[in-house]
Amino acid sequence: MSGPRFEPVRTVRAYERVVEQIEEAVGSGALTPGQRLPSERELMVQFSVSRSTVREALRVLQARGLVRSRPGDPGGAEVLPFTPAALHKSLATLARVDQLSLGELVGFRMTLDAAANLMAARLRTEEQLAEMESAIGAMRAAAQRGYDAFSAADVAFHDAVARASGNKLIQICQDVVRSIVLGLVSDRIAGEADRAALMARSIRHHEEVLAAVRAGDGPLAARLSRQTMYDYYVAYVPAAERAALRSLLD
Amino acid sequence: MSGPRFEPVRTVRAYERVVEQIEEAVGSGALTPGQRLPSERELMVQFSVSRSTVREALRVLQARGLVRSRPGDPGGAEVLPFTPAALHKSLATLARVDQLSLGELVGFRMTLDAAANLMAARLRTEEQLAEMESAIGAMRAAAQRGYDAFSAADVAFHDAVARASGNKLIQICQDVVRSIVLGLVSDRIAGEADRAALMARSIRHHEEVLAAVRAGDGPLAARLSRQTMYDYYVAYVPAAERAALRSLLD
DNA sequence: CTAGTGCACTGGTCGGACCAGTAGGCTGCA
DNA sequence: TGCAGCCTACTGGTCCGACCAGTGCACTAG
Repeated sequence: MSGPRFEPVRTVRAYERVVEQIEEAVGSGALTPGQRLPSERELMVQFSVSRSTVREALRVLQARGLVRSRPGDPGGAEVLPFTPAALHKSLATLARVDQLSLGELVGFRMTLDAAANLMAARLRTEEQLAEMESAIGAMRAAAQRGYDAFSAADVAFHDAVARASGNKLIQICQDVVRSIVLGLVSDRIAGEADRAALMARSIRHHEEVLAAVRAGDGPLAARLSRQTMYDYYVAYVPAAERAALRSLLD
Repeated sequence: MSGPRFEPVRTVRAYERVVEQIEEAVGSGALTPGQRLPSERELMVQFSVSRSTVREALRVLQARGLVRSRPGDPGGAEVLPFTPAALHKSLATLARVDQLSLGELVGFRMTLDAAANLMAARLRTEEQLAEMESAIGAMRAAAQRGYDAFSAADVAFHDAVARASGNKLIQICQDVVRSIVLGLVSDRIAGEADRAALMARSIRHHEEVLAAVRAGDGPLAARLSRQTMYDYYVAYVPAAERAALRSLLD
């Protein structure tokens, strides 16, 4: 027979307990964004730990994007609204340390963007269509002014589609991965010889995507958006990885 | 005319400088997983800061999953291989604080899983097919033993597909979001009245997906996988959100 | 040669101290 | 009476020194 099953005692650091409690308070809504934590000196009394411990806990919470500290600010650390900053940091680390290839990143974007278009084609409002329209207008205007402005307008379009999809998770992941991809290829695109042709083609493709979204044809919008992104980035993806990307196309 | 453009001076904390330097060393490959950082007392000499500052920096790095500290360990903090733990934490926080709905999470999974199947159908090796096959076998065997074992086998199948897709980013995000979804619904599925029927149907669906992957029919595998996941979770998704999920189906 | 012990080192925590910066009340001048 | 300026009471950022509990390793006694 087996006696009582003892669990291994996990020694838990004091600062972790502090992190847990504050995280719980934020997660449960007891602390809402904008509210202030007590000062560090007050927290050390409430938690019965030293200030070093409180500060280590606050550093962890800050790294997770939950709070922000400012010196000389009466009222202590501020509880922040969620931002994908921590998510971005994690993914950026993943991309760098774990050697995520450009092909994988682009494949991911193709997938998410297609899904966003698929959903947006059914769920979009007239207002959101107007946003996409104006984003394309901005792309046209920016094509004369250089790559940076063009890229910003392009981002605005994709973000409008993502918002129209109604799926915040897609929107946020899309945003994070996009910024990483742009960081990897923007130099090379900016140095592209016939950048004008690239931008002109991209605008035409975006117009087709928008037309499909407007028509409510989700599958078409998804297919076009995948193709658009493929065409836009394929030149920068190593040949060995292109097969994987092509398998995402219809 | 414009004079020299001064940038606003960003006061940067001492511990942030320490974080940056160590992060850079890890990111650039100067420090590889398994290697050890100098001890805290050694670091405070090298960085010319106090031990408190070193420790706050290490806490941040630890929160990002880059290093791990263990008391009494000669050689200091250990550089860790990347794990999606930090990513998971960020997403879990997002789901909790930012009120990600189950519908959004499931929609995201449907999207990623479909993409994984699409790519896996073309890129899978015989070995990976065998893994999927054995995972389904485990699902069949586990159906008798209860929901937990069944769920584990189900996870193994989806993970095998994700690996076969060759896209680590899809695999990791899939893993993270899946664990969050399971955390939300496992209780309700475990209490399902005709759980046996649910599992039997799920096994049949998975077999169909595998057949499509084996046949190399990516679009079919993607469509079936979306439908499988939709059927599996739709009962737990609020009616108002189901329309968005249905827009992902063909 | 091995089992056991002790030391040197690790990170974890504590307490106190000082600094630079901010906010807001207070004071003095107009 | 009104306002500009100072002054104080905070804040977080950093440093220092100290102690504890745990670990690994070398040394020692059997």
